[in-house]
Amino acid sequence: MNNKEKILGFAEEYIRTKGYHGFSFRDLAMRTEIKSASVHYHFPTKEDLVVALIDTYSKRTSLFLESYNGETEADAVRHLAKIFDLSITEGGQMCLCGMLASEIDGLPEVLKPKLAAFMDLMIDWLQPHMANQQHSRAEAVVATLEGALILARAKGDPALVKRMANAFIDAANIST
Amino acid sequence: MNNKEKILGFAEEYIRTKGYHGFSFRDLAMRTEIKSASVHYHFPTKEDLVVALIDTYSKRTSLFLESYNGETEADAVRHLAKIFDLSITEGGQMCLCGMLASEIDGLPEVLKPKLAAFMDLMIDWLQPHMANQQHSRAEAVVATLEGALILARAKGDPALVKRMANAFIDAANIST
DNA sequence: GTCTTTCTACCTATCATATGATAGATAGTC
DNA sequence: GACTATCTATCATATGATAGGTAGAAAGAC
Repeated sequence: MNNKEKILGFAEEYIRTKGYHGFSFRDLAMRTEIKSASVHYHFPTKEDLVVALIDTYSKRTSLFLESYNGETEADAVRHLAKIFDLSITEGGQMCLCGMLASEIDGLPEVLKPKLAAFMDLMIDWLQPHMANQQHSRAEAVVATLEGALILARAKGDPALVKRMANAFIDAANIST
Repeated sequence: MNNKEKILGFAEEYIRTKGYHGFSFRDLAMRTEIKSASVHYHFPTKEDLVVALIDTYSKRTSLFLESYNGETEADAVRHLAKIFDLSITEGGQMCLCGMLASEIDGLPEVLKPKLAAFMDLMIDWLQPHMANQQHSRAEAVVATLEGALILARAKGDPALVKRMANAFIDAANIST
């Protein structure tokens, strides 16, 4: 792994744990064991760096979603939930775009449409698999998973994410 | 409203839109039209300021929850959802503690137990009103609402939060 | 094959600005 | 006289970013 890839890896980790304003080029330089000017060589501005991160993150997510071969709504929910579950169980991290979306008013403008697109990526993938193909139902799953990461981190309870995915599936099968 | 209260108000707005690291004492000073040293007079450190914010925010939330006089699970969900709905429709803001929880790894240690307590405040209030008093079901509602704020901001769609509350209620009444 | 140029990925050094925080002075109130 | 809320002035450090230099690899010319 070359330094450019290392920078991307560390930057992703920083954003997903501390947010966009929670790290500096010098932090990245120290982790990568190069100088901060060399970080700027690979990514002239912080905005450039984060654009690159969101783009590869979105592509990775898209590829994973396309690898789906289940059948039921519950299968689809579990498939999407796996991304969030791994995020928290390995690394204790937020979703990159979920974190950035919460801080959205403090971000460079170019990032904003990319965050909206990422959310639509997940919702639009999920919708055809949902009961009655309800759009709001697909949104609800994504919202629940993004929120589950917040709760899991606040409470130091990584198992919460999987529990929320199951709670959603269960809620569809009990009638109150 | 005195300057101390103004500072608290502006700081809350900053955190709920840009995050803990998304504003400075000078930002607060400019908004309040005093000098940054005077902000430090009221709140010696940023940590002190945010402790005060979380405490009053938690108390406010607790008081609102206790004002509940509904009956059904759906009523309770709507009651809690009102907090989140107002947060996004007025001000376009995150939940203070939801925002901080996402950035938790970049925060002073003293804040962390307070964030966990805030989440439990909502979950523990909600649980007795839920079907079978299921704890995971109460967690799911809170997760959905916290996540709904993220989605609403990412997509610039404030109506999403109320839609998610209704989606949760509907999901309990249809059998797939 | 050797020489020269260009490119890549770093470096040192530096800048302007931002940031959290402190010391000490001052005017008005109790 | 003590207290409150502000001020001016200042600090050390952090931050994003730039200028200009260097060693080694790659590419092209002869």
